[in-house]
Amino acid sequence: MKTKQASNEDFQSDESKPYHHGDLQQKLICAARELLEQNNVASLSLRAVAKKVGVSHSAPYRHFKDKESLLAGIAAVGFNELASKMLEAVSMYPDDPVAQLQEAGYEYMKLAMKNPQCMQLMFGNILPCHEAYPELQSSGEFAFNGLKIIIEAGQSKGVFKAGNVELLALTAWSTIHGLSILFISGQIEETISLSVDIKELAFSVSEIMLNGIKSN
Amino acid sequence: MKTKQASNEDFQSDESKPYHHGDLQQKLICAARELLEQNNVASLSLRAVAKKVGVSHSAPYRHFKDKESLLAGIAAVGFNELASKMLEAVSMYPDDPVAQLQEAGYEYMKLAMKNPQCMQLMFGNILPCHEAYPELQSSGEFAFNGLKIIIEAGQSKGVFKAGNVELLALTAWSTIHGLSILFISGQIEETISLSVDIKELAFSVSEIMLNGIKSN
DNA sequence: TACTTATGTTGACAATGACAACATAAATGT
DNA sequence: ACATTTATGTTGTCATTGTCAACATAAGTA
Repeated sequence: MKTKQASNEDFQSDESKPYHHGDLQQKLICAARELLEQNNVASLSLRAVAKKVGVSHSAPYRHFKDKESLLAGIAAVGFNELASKMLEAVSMYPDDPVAQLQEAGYEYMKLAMKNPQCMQLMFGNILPCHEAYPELQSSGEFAFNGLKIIIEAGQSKGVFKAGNVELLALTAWSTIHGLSILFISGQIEETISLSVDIKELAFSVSEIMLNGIKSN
Repeated sequence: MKTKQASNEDFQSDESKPYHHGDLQQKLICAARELLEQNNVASLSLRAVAKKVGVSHSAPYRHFKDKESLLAGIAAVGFNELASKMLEAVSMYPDDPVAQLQEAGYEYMKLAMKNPQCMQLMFGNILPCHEAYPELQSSGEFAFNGLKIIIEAGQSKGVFKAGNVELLALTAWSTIHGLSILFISGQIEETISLSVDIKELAFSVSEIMLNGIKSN
């Protein structure tokens, strides 16, 4: 029932399913991310991911030790995207730490809104300890570093309070992260009657937070 | 090994297992909360809960439509506890909104640390829409109301900025909630090298946040 | 060409959520 | 007191799922 031709170096035609898949690892992560966002992490099944990619239900086990390991892969992608956004924000407003922080916060929130389930996976205690997944650890640190760079630059320029960098960065992170989580978990729509658009919300909260961080 | 007496109206002895359980609904929630904190929400099984309580694997279905419904019950308890802490903080420092907010934040964080998995359940998009669970909705609003009361009191006394109450309350909530989540998800230990004790951390972050909220 | 390794498949198993059929207890009406 | 109804609990069953073992096939290597 399959095609007949098999070219020389293009060692697989479109229709034929080669026994060995191109790079299944990446395709699995990619497919899993899509399925994840269609529901939630609880209802993501390894078998559904395999089916979506078009391999047998056991194929993923050649690339991931278990389900959790695949989830860790997804989370790592999420952390890397977060880190990218931080760096983008810095380069978008060079020499303006306040604008950098506002932009970073807004992007953080947009990313959370775009991939809410992934966000919950990253911060939802689904992966027991990040130490078991070194890539997770490093990508997480990478993201937080972007934030610290902004804070340090602001302190150097005298626009941010002097003092413990980690503490200021953590406060900023907490505020934006909390806002994002409250939003994607439906709290803001459901328990707060606050009908502003996202961008305005992000900037309003950021501004209050910034007032606590700015030097005066 | 147990006591032997069986009084008249105390219509069941210790050893005998009566067909009808005392109040299974509450016992199930209680047992589920314990099991939940021993691992995470993903690995909480309805059958394990039933076994812990000592009933058959199907008994829970007489009290909860499905597993999700039991989870909603647990989450509601969590929201109510949160609301209680808010009110306690208010009554602990009457006429001092700043101290109220600090105390509330600290208690919020302590509660999160004590029941991290429950917290993730409450805010982790495991329950699709809170609208399906009215008690969840109301208990969530109840908790947020406690916060708003503090903010409003502070505004009346002139210690907090005038303006949109919801926005200030949301900012405070976001900050403390974010800090709590970052902490219980292991980010602070793993990606930040910040070795302060919890109380100090909570108060430090709260103080920065308060600087953005206070009138000057 | 033969051997080894990487990758994918099929078949099995236990655990789980969910439901149906049945059992028993409590409540209610007469 | 008795019969009927309702609430509550049990046993048995099924489909789904994560995981593993045994096997199949492709690719790399000596």
